[in-house]
Amino acid sequence: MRKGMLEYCVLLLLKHHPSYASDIIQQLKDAELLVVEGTLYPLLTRLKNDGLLVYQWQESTQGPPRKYYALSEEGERFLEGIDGAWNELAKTVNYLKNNNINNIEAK
Amino acid sequence: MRKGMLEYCVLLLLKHHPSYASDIIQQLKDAELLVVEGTLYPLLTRLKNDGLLVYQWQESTQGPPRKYYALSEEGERFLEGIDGAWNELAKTVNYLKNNNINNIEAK
DNA sequence: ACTTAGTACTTTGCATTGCAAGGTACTAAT
DNA sequence: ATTAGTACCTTGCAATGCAAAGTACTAAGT
Repeated sequence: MRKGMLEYCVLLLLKHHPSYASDIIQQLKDAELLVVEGTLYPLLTRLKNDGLLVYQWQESTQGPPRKYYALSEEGERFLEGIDGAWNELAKTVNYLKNNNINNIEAK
Repeated sequence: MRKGMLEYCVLLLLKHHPSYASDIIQQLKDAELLVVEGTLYPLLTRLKNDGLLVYQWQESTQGPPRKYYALSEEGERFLEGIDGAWNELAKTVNYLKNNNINNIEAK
């Protein structure tokens, strides 16, 4: 079910808060959405190749340098589009649920 | 984005309203969710093989007979589980959105 | 100096899902 | 008999999620 939602969630996260991969995983975990490295890294690379994200290497006080990702302008526009799609989807699900309720009442 | 959501939507549709494939496609279209045959038929077959759906042939006044699908008991229990997952997901998205708003305010 | 542990990034191969395209079969109307 | 309409099904490809294994840098202990 979460398929395809990760992209949306990651873009939401990055919108006002540039982060690196391990940090993103932790934040999504806090939001009760489990993601693993093998899923996230290819996703970030794809979004970058599509021009939706940009990144910047940044040194860390402990450990190797980190790749901080942020939304590009195109990424922000794209996110607005997904926001619309998400609202449509939520509306559709509610419509189907209510439809069922109506069917019960109609019996 | 709709990936994985179709299963949920189809189960919702069938919960109180047994339907055949072409009818399901039309209903989802009315709910503004486009699905095509090549997607739906394999999905229905899979759900049936998983024991979530049952079907029944029914003659049509015009055209070939139709396969009316309905939820099995296991399917109903399964749907309740997805309902929970959907609520979690919606909650997560809202959480991420609000998080961003808070970040703006914090600036 | 060498090893170990911790952090972070990356790649490979597989399973699942969505879809375009093409195919089969039954009925009704011309 | 042919055509149009409806309905079901299959095949092959692309995209996505994930487990697992691999690379590389830093810091701490020996």
